[in-house]
Amino acid sequence: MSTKLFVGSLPWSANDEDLQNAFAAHGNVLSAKVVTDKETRRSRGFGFVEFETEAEANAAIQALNGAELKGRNIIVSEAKPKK
DNA sequence: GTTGAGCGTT
Repeated sequence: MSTKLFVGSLPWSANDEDLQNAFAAHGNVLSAKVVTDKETRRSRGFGFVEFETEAEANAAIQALNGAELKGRNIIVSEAKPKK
């Protein structure tokens, strides 16, 4: 279990605040970030969201996995540790 | 002015 969520299939127009705005409705978002390309500064189409608790994270997964964001159906699942 | 499975720049 983890409080970090992996969010995929994001629209190219999605930003950090778009993620936080969408996930904040289902839990306390500690941090939301869309991974952007370092060279082009454009979104890679996926991001990460961290919740206050695992319960909220799991609730957000079930609530937003497959949900529509900016016209795109997003994928939400538990993220793997960065380190 | 593009792309579409995956697991993060600083």
